[in-house]
Amino acid sequence: MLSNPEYIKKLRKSGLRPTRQRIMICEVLFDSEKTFHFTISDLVKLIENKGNEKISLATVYNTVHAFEKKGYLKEISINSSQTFFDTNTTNHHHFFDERQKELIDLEFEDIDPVKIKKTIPGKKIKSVEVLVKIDSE
Amino acid sequence: MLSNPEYIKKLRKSGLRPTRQRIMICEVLFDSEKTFHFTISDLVKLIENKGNEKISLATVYNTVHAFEKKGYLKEISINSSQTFFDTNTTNHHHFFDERQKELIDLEFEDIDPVKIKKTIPGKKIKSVEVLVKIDSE
DNA sequence: TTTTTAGTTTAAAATCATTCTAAACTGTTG
DNA sequence: CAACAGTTTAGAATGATTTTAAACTAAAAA
Repeated sequence: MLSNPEYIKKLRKSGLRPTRQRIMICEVLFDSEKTFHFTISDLVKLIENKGNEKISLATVYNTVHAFEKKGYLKEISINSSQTFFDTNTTNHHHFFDERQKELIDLEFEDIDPVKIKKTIPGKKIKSVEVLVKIDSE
Repeated sequence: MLSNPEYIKKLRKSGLRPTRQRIMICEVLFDSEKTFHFTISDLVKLIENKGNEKISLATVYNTVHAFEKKGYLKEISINSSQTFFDTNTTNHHHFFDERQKELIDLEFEDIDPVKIKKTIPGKKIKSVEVLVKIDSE
């Protein structure tokens, strides 16, 4: 867990001004030990619960996208009405419970490495994402 | 390639009334040898190009969802502003070229079977989808 | 056949996540 | 402290998708 001065340092290093809003979003996203998945509206609720101050929805979007671009968040590829993000930026995959619209991590040891044998001329692989959809038995 | 009477038969068997609109959409989607990927707006264009008659956008959505539910189409999990569908309903995976917003099939032999070692109590796996994002080198 | 029915189509309105706008605000640099 | 570039903001705009409710039509019943 980083304390504020560290978030400030980290933001500056990334070329992002350490504004009140960004620091607060850092606290909400990165203070906890465990990583987690969230949608923008989840994040808005977390910010409201913190209660310190309101942050405009546009800023929440801006910040999440800025953090994603810097590699501090990962967007997860699911067809859902809302976009999911992950504070776990390491290489891993997901279960998606379509009933509860909930993501669950698949750790490194839960799945064998996926080897892609086909190549596309002039293109290189940016990411390999496995999504395992699950439902009640 | 099925001729109309066959689409009519197939629709009836599926519990879907063989309306002009559904038959036309069958022709557009299933007449060709090759399977393909499309968005709703792609499909609308294909229908327009056929020129026979207009189909309301709501009907295009209804029909695509009806066909998906019956297993004649598959929705592909990508985070894109538009939803992609696939006329290839067999088990296979995809490249997604984020630059051109284009999907490319990964055939059975292009990827090893993905084995998931983790289980979630009370849940069963409905599908395993691999999405390989690619970009220019 | 005609009538009845339940399923379908439709245009237009509504929804909803996300992006845009342009004005006000605020870190940073000199 | 002044000046600038980067940020935040409320509200408007966008755009894919869904809903609505009325008109239509295929299929079943009479």
